[in-house]
Amino acid sequence: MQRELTYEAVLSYPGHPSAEDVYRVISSRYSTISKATVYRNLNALYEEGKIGKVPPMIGYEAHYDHRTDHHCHAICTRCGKVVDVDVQYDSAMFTNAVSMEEGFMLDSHDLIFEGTCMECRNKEKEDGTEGI
Amino acid sequence: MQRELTYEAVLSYPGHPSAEDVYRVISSRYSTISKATVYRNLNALYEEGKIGKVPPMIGYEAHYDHRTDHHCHAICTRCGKVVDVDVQYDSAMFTNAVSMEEGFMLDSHDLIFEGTCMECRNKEKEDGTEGI
DNA sequence: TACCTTATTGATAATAGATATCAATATGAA
DNA sequence: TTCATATTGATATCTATTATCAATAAGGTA
Repeated sequence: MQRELTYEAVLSYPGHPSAEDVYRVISSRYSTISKATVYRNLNALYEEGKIGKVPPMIGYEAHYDHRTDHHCHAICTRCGKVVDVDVQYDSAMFTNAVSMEEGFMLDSHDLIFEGTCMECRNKEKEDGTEGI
Repeated sequence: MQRELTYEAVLSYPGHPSAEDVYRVISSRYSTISKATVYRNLNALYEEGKIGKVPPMIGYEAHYDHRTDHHCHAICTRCGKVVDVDVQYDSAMFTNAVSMEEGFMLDSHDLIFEGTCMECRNKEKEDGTEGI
């Protein structure tokens, strides 16, 4: 049941919720849910292929995604917010051109962009730290 | 002084050492070094641009790199080992083609490959788990 | 050299995010 | 209803890392 709530929360979340985000949403109307359950169910849903997971970078929380197709993300290095990126390329380009350690079997790749989102840029301007 | 030891350890390490790896190397001949010092100095060296850092994925330790130029890495999803990847592409291709949230300022990108290294593939074969 | 200021260090506590444990409860088929 | 299985909440634990802070080292200046 809480699994279903978790799934719905991800689907309806505008953007890329972290486990904490999902927990907050659910517990606002189902206050007895445990954080462990949210983590557990997010993992399960991801393993089942029902939700996506943003390639998770150290120093930021893991973020989930209602999209399950392979696409790219940009992460704001200031606040950790994740946004979708639309970029067309032929992924065969990589898998063919890749050379690396003998015997390494390639499964997938992730293309991740880093930068600063508008909110954080505005915040920095206000703080007068932009010229440093 | 320990800073210098840290630097040398990264330079001479075959591959992409984690903080733990570096600590192990140094403490083998300088047993009083503190782990905090290693973490601190790895960060400092990275900030100074003297060593590189592999785009760090959650669930694995951070890995450092004697190379400081922008290049790609593959990570073994079984054991966390990092290997260099040689792949030619025009990065302008991305920065130009990228469209995302209004106002997001792009700084950099990372192209990360995931797969299984030969060691881990062999280990799985031995365990008889390869056919699952 | 003695003095002072700043930087670095080691030991340790603390943190965040996530996972493991486990008894209690729910579910669902027979 | 009964039994087996799955899910849950509460909590302890984990791992990698950072923060704290007193002690020490380094380095410039007089």
